[in-house]
Amino acid sequence: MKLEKITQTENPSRRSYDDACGTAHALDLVGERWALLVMRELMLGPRRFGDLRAELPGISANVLTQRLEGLEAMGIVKRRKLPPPSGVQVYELTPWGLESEPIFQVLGRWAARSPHHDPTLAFSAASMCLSFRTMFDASRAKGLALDAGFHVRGEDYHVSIREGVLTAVRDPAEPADFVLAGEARAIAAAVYGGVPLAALEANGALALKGDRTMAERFVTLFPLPPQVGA
Amino acid sequence: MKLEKITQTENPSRRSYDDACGTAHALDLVGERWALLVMRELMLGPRRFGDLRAELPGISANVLTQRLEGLEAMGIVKRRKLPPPSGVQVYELTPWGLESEPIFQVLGRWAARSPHHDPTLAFSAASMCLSFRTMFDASRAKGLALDAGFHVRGEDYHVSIREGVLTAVRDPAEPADFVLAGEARAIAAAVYGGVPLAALEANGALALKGDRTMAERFVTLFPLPPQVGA
DNA sequence: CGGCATCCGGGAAGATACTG
DNA sequence: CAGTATCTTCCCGGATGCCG
Repeated sequence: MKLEKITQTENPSRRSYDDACGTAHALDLVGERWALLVMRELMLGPRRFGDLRAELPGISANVLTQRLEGLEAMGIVKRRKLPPPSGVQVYELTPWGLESEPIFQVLGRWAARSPHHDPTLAFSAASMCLSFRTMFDASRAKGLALDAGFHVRGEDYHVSIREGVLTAVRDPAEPADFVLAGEARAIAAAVYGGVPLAALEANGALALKGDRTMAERFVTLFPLPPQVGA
Repeated sequence: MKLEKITQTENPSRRSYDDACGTAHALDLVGERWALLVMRELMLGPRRFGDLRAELPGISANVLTQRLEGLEAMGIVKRRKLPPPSGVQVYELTPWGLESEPIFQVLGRWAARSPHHDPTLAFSAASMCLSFRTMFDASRAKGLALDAGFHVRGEDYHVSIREGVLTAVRDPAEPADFVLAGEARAIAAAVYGGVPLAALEANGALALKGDRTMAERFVTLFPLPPQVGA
């Protein structure tokens, strides 16, 4: 029973750029701190509040609440209650919210050339899958059919390559040619950092099961653009 | 005399997401308020401090100073002093900064479908030109060769269409088939709002010189995507 | 424990006045 | 014209606590 609820949703004082430009309006929608990263974590499917908190290092609970409320008010995110008995509440992107994926692609591609990029920082599994979608070079996968499994922090991800098309999804522990288990940043070290899989296995960062040849082929499919001034 | 100057520029405490994800790093680079809009105004070429201030309704001088400093530190913007006698200082994008154009394209395209978009707000001439680049539908311009001039707030813009390719630049008052003079939002009303040119001329919002048939063809070349829920 | 409200400190943004 | 100085306001981040 909310009395005196300050409905900030209907309060027009939200800082707006008041600009008809599409970019400006996009920033009104998703320009607040953390907003795009929350959406990133939802790109692979519904997530719970606690999942989001765990995957977004540094966000505080109240800010996450505010972002989810704001994104829901904008029609980008929808909250849904799973049917009993689980009954848990999850947040998911609306169809229009899902259409934001190109934003992540171009931001990622552009920022990858930054001279200030530090690839050794934390890396969520969703980021990893989206980066695969972004950086995949179909010309390197001619005639390749491959199913990769990743086990990161208790969850399974599946990446499949068929006829030059890559798809990445969460959860369905489908059969895979190989499975890599470990932190996303270790997988990234192999794919983007050129660190040999054997080295990452040797120091315990990764565990590989299955077809090693396929795994070593996989990590060559995602070339990074050259950094500026390099 | 400033004693105790807090040199925030060399202070690494700048809020960062500390995330290896490309999107997160992009937000570290250009996620601060106004940053992308400053870049937008620079996409068509160098601008002076005062130009930027005038074209960004609502930005305050100190924030603009901070953004320009930050973008320069990141290698996105460069300040340059024009040779005497003008000797004025201008800001321009670096080559890498120019490569950010796809960001504006996808943000604009995605936000154009927003149910909250209000196209009657202010609209800078740079936004207009970028929106032409973004929304241009080459399939509607088959076999069309066209040169359009726009006169907005004392400056000239030139849009040319050749063999399905649109280019938009500032300043070079090149020969054009027609010239539209008025506020950018009035031009947008014709191109995106479907308002007849004659109506905008009648109420004084626009003045048309030159080939009217070409102008009326031009405004049909930029279809908007359907809004969500419509 | 998940979701959310509240309080507080620090810092970024907004507005205005001021200077070379 | 091109910023700087200063003050206020608001947002963000962290901690705590309530409630189902």
